[in-house]
Amino acid sequence: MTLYVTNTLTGETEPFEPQDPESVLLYYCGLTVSDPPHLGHARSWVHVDVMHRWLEHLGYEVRHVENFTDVNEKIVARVGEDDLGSDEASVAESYIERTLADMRSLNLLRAEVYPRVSEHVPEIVDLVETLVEKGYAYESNGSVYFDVTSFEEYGKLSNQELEEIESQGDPDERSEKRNPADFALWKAGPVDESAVHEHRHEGVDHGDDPPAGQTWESPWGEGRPGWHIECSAMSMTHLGETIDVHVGGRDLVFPHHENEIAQSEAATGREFARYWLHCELFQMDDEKMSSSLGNFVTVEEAVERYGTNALRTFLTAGSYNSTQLYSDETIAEAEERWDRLERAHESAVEALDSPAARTKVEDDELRSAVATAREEFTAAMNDDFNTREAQSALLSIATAVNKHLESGRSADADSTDEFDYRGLNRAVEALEELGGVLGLSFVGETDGTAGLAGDVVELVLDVRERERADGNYDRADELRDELEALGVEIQDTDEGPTYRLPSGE
RNA sequence: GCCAAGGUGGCAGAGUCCGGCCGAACGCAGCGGCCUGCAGAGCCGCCCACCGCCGGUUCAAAUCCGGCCCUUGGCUCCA
Repeated sequence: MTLYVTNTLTGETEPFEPQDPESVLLYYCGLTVSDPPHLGHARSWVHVDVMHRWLEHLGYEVRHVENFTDVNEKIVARVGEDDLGSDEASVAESYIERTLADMRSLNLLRAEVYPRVSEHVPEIVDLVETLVEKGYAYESNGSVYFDVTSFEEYGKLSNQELEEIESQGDPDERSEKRNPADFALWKAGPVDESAVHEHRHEGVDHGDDPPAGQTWESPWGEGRPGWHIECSAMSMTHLGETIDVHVGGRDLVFPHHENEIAQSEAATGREFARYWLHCELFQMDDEKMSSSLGNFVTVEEAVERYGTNALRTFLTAGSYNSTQLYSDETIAEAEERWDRLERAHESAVEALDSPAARTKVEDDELRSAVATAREEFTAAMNDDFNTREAQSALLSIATAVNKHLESGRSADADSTDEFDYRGLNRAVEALEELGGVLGLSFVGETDGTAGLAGDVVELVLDVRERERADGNYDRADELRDELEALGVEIQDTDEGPTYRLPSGE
């Protein structure tokens, strides 16, 4: 079965064929490390992670590169805030640390490298020089601009005509630029103070010192790299002139990715990226979620609040390329779905480990449901990474397991239950393997019955069982309510009570 | 204004590229039943959609074509 992806460049869903049939060169436009990562970033990360995992599942070696933009006015604007650091580099460093920690907490596969702009200035300068030499860029007052009229295909990604783009240019900048749509490859002089001030948080005292932004030597004098050139330089440095997949947020299509294409293809004369995939954004009840609007939930808070698995279930609850509604309801719903998966997994494992699991019992319904679910999952993922469909395949395994356990459970207490060992085993394998593609992990997180907390809960449950045996249901219910108030989930079954500790305990 | 995406049940959200299996998936909520001391979980059944509007093509359209209305996003830093 072939993987199909929707390419922003063509607007079509196309069969995916990397240059090398064995490996995939994937570049993800990472973030500017000037604020704590929020759920919107997490959504894109998780989708890229799922792409990465699925490509590996299909047998490709995935060369995944993800940059950190550590040179930016917004970062300079944070200098002096809290304990972030006293210059641009150290502020960036603290946010990079935090970002990497957030990524780990989301169970993201590591990229091959996380290149930073500050480490690639020589490559950037080389690239800009090439563009100047080839006549695609020009120097003006120590800055270098890309001449958009020199690149015939300018606008092909965002599907816009140059005239239209020109009319949107900022008139204030016209003096230095030949065309209002030209964009900076290299910016002369020290960091732009007005830009820095614009991004400062209110009520923070930064003193009178000029902003501590880094500058580098260049053939055009002291200066800083422009925003777009970095990704071209880093992508080419680490993955070569033509990569297979370039992923980023929908909000980067124009101007960022459009400019990357122009400068890269102008410089090399070759195609820059073969497939452009764009992750859609979150939609809040009334507006989008974004750093600039400040209406976001940080990744740290979200992981803390919902746990990695429920959060990933939520983040993959829609296709990467359609907008997703963020609300208490949609999150709660995802939590329910994850719980359902986890409970089914748990009870399947319990049944497997019990003597009731027989090697000679066969439930065709269970087995074929698992096989069908595998097919559906694969078809869904191959269809442009349709994670929502993939989830529903996973859930159908949960239903099949529950159904099987229900039917194998014997009606009267004297005779024993009978479960299909092999069938259940396949179901568990499928849940773990396919769930793993979505980055869901059935081990560890909430399966906490060990430790002191577990012992204490068991003690309380013993007491409660005695109360129940004596018919003191009021007292028994009281104990259950109290445990539940602490986040411990109690469930009475034929084999006695079971419990689950809150995640993180 | 230009560009893009989208309008499917109470919510959310697939299906639209490759027309029929779609009176429409999965999940949540709701209702009835089984189970249970009760609750939860689970199981069974039910409820709610002629798929924005109008017209066309076709034996057949949520799916193709044309027009219209509306929503969201991008065009300034942004995943």
